[in-house]
Amino acid sequence: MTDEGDGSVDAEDAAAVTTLASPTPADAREAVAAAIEREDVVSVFGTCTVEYEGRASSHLGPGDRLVVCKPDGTTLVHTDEGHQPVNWQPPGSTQEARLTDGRLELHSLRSTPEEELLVRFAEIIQVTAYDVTDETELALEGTEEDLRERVLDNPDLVESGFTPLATERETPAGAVDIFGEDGQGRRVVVELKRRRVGPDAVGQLGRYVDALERDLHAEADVRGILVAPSVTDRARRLLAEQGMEFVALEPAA
Amino acid sequence: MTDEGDGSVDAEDAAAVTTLASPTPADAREAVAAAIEREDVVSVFGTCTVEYEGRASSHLGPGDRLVVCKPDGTTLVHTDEGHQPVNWQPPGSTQEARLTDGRLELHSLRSTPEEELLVRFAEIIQVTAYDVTDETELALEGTEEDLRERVLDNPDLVESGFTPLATERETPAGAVDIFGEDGQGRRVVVELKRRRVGPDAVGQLGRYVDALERDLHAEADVRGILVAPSVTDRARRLLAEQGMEFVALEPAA
DNA sequence: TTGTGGATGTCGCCG
DNA sequence: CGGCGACGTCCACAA
Repeated sequence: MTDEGDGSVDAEDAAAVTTLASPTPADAREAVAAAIEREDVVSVFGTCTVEYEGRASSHLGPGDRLVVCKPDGTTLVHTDEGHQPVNWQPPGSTQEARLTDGRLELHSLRSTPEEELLVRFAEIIQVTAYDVTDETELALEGTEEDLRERVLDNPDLVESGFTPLATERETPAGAVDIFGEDGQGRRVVVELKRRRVGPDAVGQLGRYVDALERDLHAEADVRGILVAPSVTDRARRLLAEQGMEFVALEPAA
Repeated sequence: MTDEGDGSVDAEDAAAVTTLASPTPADAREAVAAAIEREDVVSVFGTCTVEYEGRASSHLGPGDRLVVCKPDGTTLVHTDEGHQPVNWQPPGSTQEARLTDGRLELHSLRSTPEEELLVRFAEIIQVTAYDVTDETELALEGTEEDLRERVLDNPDLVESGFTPLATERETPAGAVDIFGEDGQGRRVVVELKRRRVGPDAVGQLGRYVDALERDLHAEADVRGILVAPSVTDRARRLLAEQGMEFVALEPAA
């Protein structure tokens, strides 16, 4: 069932996959170039060095890696460890398979910012190309959007008598998650976070409150409420210092 | 040079790679399980569904994808687009290759937080396993650390007469990048950023300045200087509002 | 193109 | 293990 070196295919839909085991650099270059042209996803196992130059720069000496090139311009270089690729190029980059000094090189360029990635293979273990098509969309739950819906469906979860008036209300400091008023008719700014919050979220909420107090040119005060599953000690202290509040709430019931 | 379906090997060092093209689910499970045991990196091209449950939860319908399992417990599910995997499990997770209702399932569990990933294959195009070993360390330049060194080597880049006294000086708000004094002997807090800064960095610097003024129980003021390649308009305005300053400096000369 | 904030962020450091 | 901040963060969305 395995394709021969020239990428010949058998019946059925095996036409979609191309595999080369221990190919010559020239054969590998040919196969990768054709696969990129065909808009396949390409994976290459082998020993390589990697150079990156752009916002930062890096050099990576010889080692075994898995390199993946996607038809959207993404390139990923993975070692045997870590969620993150050791080097990469984002979507929208150009991709080229070259033969330089008898070695396979995968070269990728992007602009804004100008960045360059060069993978040079000392040994090629295997090249695979496959026409990966995925129309399906990921259905993700438990996001900040879910938390917002939960609060809007049941505002009492924030505080008895709380009434949302607007979402994404604009202020000079940016858009407030939920703007509303409490049982006494005081203005309330609610900042939502889907997970445990630190000092950064307090700073954000504080900027919104200040901006709104300025915007409504200071007719009394604006309450700031941080809604999240939990809060760190320092963040809780910062909230208190600025006269703001915390309400514990999970993104999902 | 291509291995046969049972993973037999030929001479040379091709022993390291195993390839199965269009295997049965049972053969694929066997090969993946053996490869995980052997601590190989495994890649699987095929049509699959993915379920994730943990901090959030997600469902992904049938589609062609590339799944990578690493010996450190990482699992990545990549579609034909994007730098980010559509689903994943981080290093340290357990990995298991199962046969359920005649289908190949890759199941992964982690704890703290408890999270589960399940990839179920409707069709398996290709399974590859290879002993990826990479001793080499990535040499990265142009980081915040490089910017710090640049400032310490030449403090005048911040301001003529500036004298660094300490790095990572502790305050109740966290560690300050560089603490020092200016030509007039006033305390100076320097916050370093390797790239263009927004409002968050201003908040951070502001917290350090406030904390130090409290810490030194308010013997006059502490200057706050944000050092970065550039700054957004809003961040510059926030700096001005809080009486703080900006100095333009690149991480590398 | 730039600005702004979210993310199953991940990663490393340190208490 | 939690807190905290950096990251070549990536990413979607708005101006």
